[in-house]
Amino acid sequence: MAALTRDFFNRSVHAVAPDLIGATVLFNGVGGEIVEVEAYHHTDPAAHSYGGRTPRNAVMFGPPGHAYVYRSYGIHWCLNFVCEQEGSASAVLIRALRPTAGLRTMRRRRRTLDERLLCAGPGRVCQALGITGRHNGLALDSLPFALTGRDAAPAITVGVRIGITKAAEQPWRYGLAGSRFVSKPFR
DNA sequence: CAGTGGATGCTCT
DNA sequence: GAGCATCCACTGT
Repeated sequence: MAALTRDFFNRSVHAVAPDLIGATVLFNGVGGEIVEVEAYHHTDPAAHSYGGRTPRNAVMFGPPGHAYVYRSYGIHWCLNFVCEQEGSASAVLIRALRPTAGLRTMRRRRRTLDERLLCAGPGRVCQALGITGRHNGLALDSLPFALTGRDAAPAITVGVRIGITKAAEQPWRYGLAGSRFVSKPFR
């Protein structure tokens, strides 16, 4: 398993997103296998970068291979991986993991024993891994992040994205086929 | 299981 | 002041 470098992310966000399914993300040694993501291109009305650069989305306009972390609904944090060349302002939202490392830590942070619910949803992923706005802009190829690619391409399911109103019909949600760790079933 | 509503804070028009 | 890339608890089947 090879570490994911900046080159991996310096491609179309619609190519990177499905390629992340089956990869592993660790944060301070805690994390698991990516089983669900969503792609957000800057030409997409649902993307935070759609309306242009602002203080919040500035990291999306920076180089690929960095973490864009934002607060959602005033309560939760959500983790994205910046893709494409600098200025493209595209990113992949990490929506769900199959927990593989640091289960005890995740259960403590999430106050749940149910393994299936530890990382099933973008807010839950950040809570379980201990990611907050302080980590916005961190590079993904160095600690505390550790990303490794999958060995072989798994079967991937595609669907519409969750919780958005603009461009809601676009099939830019990707999941590991048959995984019970996704945030919602794929139709 | 499906549907509803509350919590909560920040960003941008 | 509106609108969120959410989660949880609670209701009713």
